[in-house]
Amino acid sequence: MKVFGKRTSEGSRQITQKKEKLKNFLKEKGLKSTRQRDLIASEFLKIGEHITAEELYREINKKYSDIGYTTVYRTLKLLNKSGLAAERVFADNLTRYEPLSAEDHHDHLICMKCGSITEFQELKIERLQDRVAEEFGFLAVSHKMELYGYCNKCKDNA
Amino acid sequence: MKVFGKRTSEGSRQITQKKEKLKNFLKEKGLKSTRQRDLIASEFLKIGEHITAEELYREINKKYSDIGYTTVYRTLKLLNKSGLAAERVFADNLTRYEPLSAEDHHDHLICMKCGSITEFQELKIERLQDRVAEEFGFLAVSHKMELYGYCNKCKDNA
DNA sequence: CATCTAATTGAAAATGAATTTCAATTTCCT
DNA sequence: AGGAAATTGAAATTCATTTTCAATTAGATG
Repeated sequence: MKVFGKRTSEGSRQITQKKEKLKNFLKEKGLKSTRQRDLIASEFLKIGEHITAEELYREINKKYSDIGYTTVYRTLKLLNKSGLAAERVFADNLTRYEPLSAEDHHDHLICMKCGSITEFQELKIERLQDRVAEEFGFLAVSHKMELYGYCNKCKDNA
Repeated sequence: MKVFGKRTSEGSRQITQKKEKLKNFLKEKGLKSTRQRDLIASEFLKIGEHITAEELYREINKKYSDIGYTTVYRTLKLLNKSGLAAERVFADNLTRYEPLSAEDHHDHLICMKCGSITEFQELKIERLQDRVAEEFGFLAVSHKMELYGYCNKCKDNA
């Protein structure tokens, strides 16, 4: 099994690459590079964790109080369209975003006590999923798999 | 693999049993049996499919125009609490309810074109999930797995 | 069966996250 | 530098979900 564990902030190398990719995307689509988009993308990539638009806005707002919530929201949507961010909705029904690399693709363990989100990928499960789909004559395009429970820390002191 | 396929309306036997279970739940909790609850539960169980509160309300409203949306909504919540209905949220972010039996537990194939929902259960996948959780020292309590793609009908004429 | 209390009902209002509107501002092409 | 088009931020809107509240009803008790 491929283990990712908790996300950590990406290195500056990857961040630079991703911001380059965003710039290309913008140019390609006839959109503009702006100070706001640059700062929001940087902060988002730096934080690295699954984060809501609201949470990211709060972080941004500490440093750049002139940047509004709507712009943060729209920039996350933009990052999603450009393939740099994934939109995820877990059991609390909030939309979270996470930095995404080209081939990146994984599932989640979610702690019902502390809310921590851990990532994993298990190819055996994916192969079985494909087999299940096939049995139904179903053409599988994507999937969503979440395990809810208690993380190592929380299961003990609970 | 255990195959359920699409849901179909339950037999009157099961419906009667479930309504009995609801009555017991109500009595147990000091709640009341009402005409509305009875009619809503019957219709919900008869339809059997994954359905939103809004959709069920529309059905109910055709036959019993005096029953309001709020009551349908609240009755579905009640069925959920009593263990007779599962609440599900798929990619469109709408809350759907489906009749649930005691041991019933399954995952979903969702057609991205026609929206049809098919159920399946694959014990091998579940075993692997448990193993993954274990590796992280995670205590798994429940899970959610959805495969999105195109169903047999839609994948051809698309 | 009448009474009483607490639960239920339906309409309307409130909530809250996500999205859109719009006038002012900024980007960036020429 | 000029100008068209995109962007921004605040406020407004949307839309499903949830709550409120006054009127009604269930059903336990006398």
